[in-house]
Amino acid sequence: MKITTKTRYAVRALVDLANQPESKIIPLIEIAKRQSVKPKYLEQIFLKLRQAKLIKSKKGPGGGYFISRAPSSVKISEIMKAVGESKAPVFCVATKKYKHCSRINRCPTRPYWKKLNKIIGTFFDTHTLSDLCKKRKCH
Amino acid sequence: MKITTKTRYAVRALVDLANQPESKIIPLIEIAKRQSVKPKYLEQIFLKLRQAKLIKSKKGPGGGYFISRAPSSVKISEIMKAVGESKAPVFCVATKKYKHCSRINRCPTRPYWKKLNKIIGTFFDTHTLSDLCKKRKCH
DNA sequence: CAATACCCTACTTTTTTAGTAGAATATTAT
DNA sequence: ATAATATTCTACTAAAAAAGTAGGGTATTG
Repeated sequence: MKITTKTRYAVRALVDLANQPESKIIPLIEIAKRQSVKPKYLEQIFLKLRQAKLIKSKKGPGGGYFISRAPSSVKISEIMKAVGESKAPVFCVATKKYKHCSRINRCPTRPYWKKLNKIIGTFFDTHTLSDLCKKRKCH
Repeated sequence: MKITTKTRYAVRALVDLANQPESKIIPLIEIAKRQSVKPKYLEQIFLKLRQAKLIKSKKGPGGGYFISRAPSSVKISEIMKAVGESKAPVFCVATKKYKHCSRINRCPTRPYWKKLNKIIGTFFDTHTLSDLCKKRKCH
């Protein structure tokens, strides 16, 4: 029942960006340093966050990244989706890439995992970036 | 966010046993067949379940396994603990084998994972084996 | 005493996660 | 222009965890 470092780092980095003054552009290297994450690894994560349009970037000197939407509108579930984390605790209750299981209709445990899946899904759907930076300035 | 097959198989096997007439002894091979789990792998799981006293065994011909407590008293969390599944979504919120993290007091995300951890923990703590076999005979 | 079925440890394979490497592209400032 | 900066993208490698195998041992029963 672990979430991956990709998700953890992504959330931390986005909170970091959300805590910056609005539209301030921060180079990746700075965030990597602050968050103690290897720059090259964070780069991969940022690529995905950008492709999911959660952040925007600017190249060249003085370039960097900045958050592209109001933190209060960015659900944690979106971040997880962006970095490819699957929230489902068991494959047979995942909506995406569902693999067929022949036991599906007689499996006594599936409804239980389904229930758990719903609880977890709701948790990630009902919290946003701004819930994670409430006690700070957060544009 | 996946739970391991060890936990899934363990829960399924225990539900299977719980659905048997009281104190009926079932050889592992039968459960393995019914649950489509490799016997040798299930054996490992049963070893742990027995060590955790969730099941009892009887050797020799006519031997096998049977559940040692009322299914309504067996929390899912106990099963997970028995097979070594960690429920914590992030290492820094696990009670056991906590690894120190230097960011602990200034990490904006930890309280969030902690909250998730609590929800998940409660989920597994408040359901028992009998919740998973309600619609059937379940001693 | 042979057959059955659990007991236990160690090992191997597979899959996933985590991390590295490097070359390309765009932008800014001089 | 061009040097410096910083993102873009793909591919590869290493480490860790999960899943599955193997095999010899022990107890019990008919």
